[in-house]
Amino acid sequence: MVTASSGGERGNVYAADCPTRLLLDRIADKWTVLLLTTLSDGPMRFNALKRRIEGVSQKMLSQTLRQIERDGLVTRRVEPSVPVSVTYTITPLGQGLVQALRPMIDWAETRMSEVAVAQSAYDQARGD
Amino acid sequence: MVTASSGGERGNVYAADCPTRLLLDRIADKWTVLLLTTLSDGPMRFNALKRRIEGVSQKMLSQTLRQIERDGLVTRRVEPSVPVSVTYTITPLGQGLVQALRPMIDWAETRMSEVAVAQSAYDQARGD
DNA sequence: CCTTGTGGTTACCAATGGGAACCAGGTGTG
DNA sequence: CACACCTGGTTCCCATTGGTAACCACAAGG
Repeated sequence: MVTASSGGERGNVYAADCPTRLLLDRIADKWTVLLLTTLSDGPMRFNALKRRIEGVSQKMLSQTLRQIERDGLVTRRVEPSVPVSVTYTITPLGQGLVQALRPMIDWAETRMSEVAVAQSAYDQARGD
Repeated sequence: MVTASSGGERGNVYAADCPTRLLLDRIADKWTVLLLTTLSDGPMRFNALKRRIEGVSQKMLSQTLRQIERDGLVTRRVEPSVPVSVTYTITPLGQGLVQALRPMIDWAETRMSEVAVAQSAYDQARGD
């Protein structure tokens, strides 16, 4: 019995072995979300991404980029210039995902203050 | 210079200290997403959630539930029945977030096969 | 000659998450 | 009566994950 609230059967995302869930585990990730939204503004190079997204380590950056490249969400283009230049470009598939992520980001931006209020109330009630 | 691709200024989610980003880091989390979508189908008790969401540990379940309770996304109701019964119910704020998460989940379900194809191609190309 | 910048990889360490034990108390079972 | 089991957790310990920093090769610039 799945009883989805809207739109009927959605596939069993709750099964640990469900491929959709495995995919969801990966895209519901902060670095993935930040990288994809950044790249949706246009192609960018490795160090540019590193500078743009504060707090991302080189390790997680290359790791996450390789992951989303494997998933077909971005392409990696190496230009054998003076110092080798690597450019990452979002794919149409990746753009589609970004569109699907927008509501979540918009929600975070607009409802953030309500969440902050709830947090204060919670902390007040417990800290008392 | 933010140059968002659609809709103008979105707030600087890229700054590490930006409250929106801190919130995004938290909601772009697999257990949070699975918990909220599950609870959007109706109130549920602790162990029911544990049984429903395969692979979640008791620790992460209670931890994530407390987190989203603090964020005002769910409410926790303790009924002092025979063995104490704890029911978690999604709030209107939480329902709003679930609505915002639907596109992402729908994307994962519909585009999953394309991602699988991309992965195979990537592995082929590298595994030679 | 030494630093800077390119795009990483690797080694080491801190923090996070999973597994299992434990808790408290009532209930069913032998 | 004793023992295990259900409720919803918490805590301990260990494995995995992620962050920090060093190192790589090579070329430009001071």
